[in-house]
Amino acid sequence: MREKADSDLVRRQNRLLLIEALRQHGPLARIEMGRHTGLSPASITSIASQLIADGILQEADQQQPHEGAHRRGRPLTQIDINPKAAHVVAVKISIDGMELALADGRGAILTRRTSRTATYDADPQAFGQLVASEIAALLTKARIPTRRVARAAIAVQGVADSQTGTVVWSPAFRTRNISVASAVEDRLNIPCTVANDANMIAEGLISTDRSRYGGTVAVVFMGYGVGMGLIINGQVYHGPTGAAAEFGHMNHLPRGPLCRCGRRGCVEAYAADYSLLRWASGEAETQVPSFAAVPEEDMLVLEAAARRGEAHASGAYAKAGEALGFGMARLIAILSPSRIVLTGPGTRAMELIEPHLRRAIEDGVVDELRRNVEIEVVPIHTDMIIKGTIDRALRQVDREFFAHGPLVKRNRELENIA
Amino acid sequence: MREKADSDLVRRQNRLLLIEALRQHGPLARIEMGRHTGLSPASITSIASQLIADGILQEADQQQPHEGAHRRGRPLTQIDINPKAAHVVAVKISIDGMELALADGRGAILTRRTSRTATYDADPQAFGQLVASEIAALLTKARIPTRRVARAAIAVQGVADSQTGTVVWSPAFRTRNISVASAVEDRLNIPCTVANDANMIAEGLISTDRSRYGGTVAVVFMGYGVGMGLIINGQVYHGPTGAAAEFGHMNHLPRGPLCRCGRRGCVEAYAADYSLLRWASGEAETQVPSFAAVPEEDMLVLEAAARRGEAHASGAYAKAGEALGFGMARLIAILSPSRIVLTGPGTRAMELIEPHLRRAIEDGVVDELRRNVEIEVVPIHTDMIIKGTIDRALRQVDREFFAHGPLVKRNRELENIA
DNA sequence: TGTTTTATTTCGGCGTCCAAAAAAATGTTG
DNA sequence: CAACATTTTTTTGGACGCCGAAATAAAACA
Repeated sequence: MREKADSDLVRRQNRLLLIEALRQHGPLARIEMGRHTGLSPASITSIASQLIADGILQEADQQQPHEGAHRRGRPLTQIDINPKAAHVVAVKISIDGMELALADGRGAILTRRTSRTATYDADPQAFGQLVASEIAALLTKARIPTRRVARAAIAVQGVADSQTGTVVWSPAFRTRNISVASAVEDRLNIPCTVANDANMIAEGLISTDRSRYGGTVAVVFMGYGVGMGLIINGQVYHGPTGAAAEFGHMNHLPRGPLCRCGRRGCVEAYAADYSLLRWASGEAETQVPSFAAVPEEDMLVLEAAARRGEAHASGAYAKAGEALGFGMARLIAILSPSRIVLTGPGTRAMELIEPHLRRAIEDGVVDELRRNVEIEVVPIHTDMIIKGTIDRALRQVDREFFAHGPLVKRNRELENIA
Repeated sequence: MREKADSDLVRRQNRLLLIEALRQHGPLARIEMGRHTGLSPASITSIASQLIADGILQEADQQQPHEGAHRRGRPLTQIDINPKAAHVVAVKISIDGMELALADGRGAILTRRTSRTATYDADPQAFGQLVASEIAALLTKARIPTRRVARAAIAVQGVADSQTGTVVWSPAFRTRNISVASAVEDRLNIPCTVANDANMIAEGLISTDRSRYGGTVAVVFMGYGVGMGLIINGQVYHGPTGAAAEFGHMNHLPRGPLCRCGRRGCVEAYAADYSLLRWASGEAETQVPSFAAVPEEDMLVLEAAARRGEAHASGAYAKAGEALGFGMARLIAILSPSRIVLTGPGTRAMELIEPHLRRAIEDGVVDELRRNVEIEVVPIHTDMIIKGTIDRALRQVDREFFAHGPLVKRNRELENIA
């Protein structure tokens, strides 16, 4: 059931509205916030001054080379998020190590750290501790005390259970059910979540352009594996257990090629890097795929071969395109998203894949539904996952922390007394 | 972006909370409403008295053979929804006619009407008028004036666009894009929506048991066709255009059997009544399916044959089970629902289908995801779609009408003056 | 009849929003 | 350059809706 409404809800909602307007449009004058939120100028003044008193917002440095040059009337005083209001840590776990970033309250990255460890054979008991140590080292390097970090978020390939903070299954690990978040929470006392990496790309896209990616959008990642982040009604969908959208492990054909997950016929077993190489090499479909990271050069060689028209190479891309296309057709039949975004290193070879992909979609879905979906390729840049993870962490901080304001303080005081 | 919060939102939200508590639990005393909603007794008194003044609620007939017999203290005064607060009309369109029902504010059906018209060849221009006339006839029969009807809702097989109120594509019609809702709205001045029939079953299930069906649930309908209603986070999902969840027309195998939609390999082309008959009769996969309604007796004969172990018949159910199973496996990979409900006349033969369906799911989806989903068969009863359509209409009335209260009146007055 | 118990209502206070008026800060103009 | 115009921001006072506490209501119990 919905939440009851009282003045507490009103305050939280409207504070959040203000903060989100700033996240979306950057520094804003009070009157502009009013336009974005629908609140009256009087209310904006009052809410903003409270947020400033709480240290969450601050008046922006006076600099308004606003296109309109000098207009008449009292000049705008812009307000922005106080970068020191909170810090967040983002961690991206790959098969060959992890990448960390510390960001300020505005999402600007302050410090980075990379660590090379063979995650695949890591001790599942100790792995959470390892992540915690890495975060601690990052903070030491940045000279930011732990208590200034409001949240940590971890992105990982595969199935992550956001409720328990564990990695249920990931190609980056030999073992299943690796608990990660609780070690960070216990040792560093920083709230921590674990999520799927493709979902984090989706979070990033939402921040980039809400009007474009705010409806119902599927973000398909092609590369070392095949993943998907699902945006439903403007929100990234994490299923009931926090583990959904395993597009890569959706079956394409029964009894098809063997996938890293152990099943046969998954989309990933057609379209991931290792699958393309397997097709091209002429190996059997049932050849057990390697779990080692595929070097980028190998893929570049394969792409070049396909572009030269070598049959075994271009055939691999044709198979990948068909599997992806039918997978997307099935997705469209179920959810009818308004947009499907293709991203990841695999899109480098998009022109090899696309014709087969389009044909498969045409064969696989009723015209009426197909017409309503726009398919778009967004070339990946290295930081997309880290950026998205930061965005997600900040949105959580906005909601759980910044929106609450005074009442939280009061309640805490009461709790401390008791 | 979210809605700004003000006293208007608070009132709407809390009024709705009260009404929903009553819809879910039947007549309640004020104090019980407080427990359900989290509102204080003082607020309940105030909100309830306004709702009573508005004619939306009423004190219930004193009758409390409550198990607790006679307890001490002031007795509870139960409150219930005023059945006369509003009426709704539900219309179910089938291939061979339509079924109508008039319900009161509590959802009790007052009057029914059935009309036999061959919808398939109906004039697309005139069809909306026909529906409007049927509704008018229903109201005449019930002696309820049009203005007492707050909403009409129409359920139809296939793709319905709830935004434009048209039937985009349905096996019940030869023609595409048949506008239905606007004729009702224009002629009778009753707000009207069109929706997919399986979605309406999902609506009905939500009303029946929110704790069971309130999360992320897929409701698969098997019968004349194969449909699906999708509940995501407790709400029936209608995609961006209001036309989603065409599970029946999700592809199972590329270049598979011909479907009524014109594509090949749809799940429906394996598992709908006509598909089962086609398999069993040994006709070619590419045999164009008939659009005539399949008589129930034909299906009973087929089921009996399969139960006797006749190979061509049981083989048909095996094929259906495999297609449904892989379809569900793909759905699970995308959404990881906590429950899948199978319903519709097709479930009569469930024991013939189930083993193949289960095996397909095992082959088609990673263990981790499969373990989190419960598959359940709910035998259909004739009124499920009509009931669900009424529930949906009433929920819309609650939200758009009952929740608003005094302010709406005031605004209307202002508009009338202007 | 008085006491106990439980449900409901009344009353006063509080928090938040808003409209209107006032104040602030700048540009424009004669 | 002083008065006016224009735009943003703040202040003020009123409204609305929630809540806690106290009062009232309606029964059972003793």
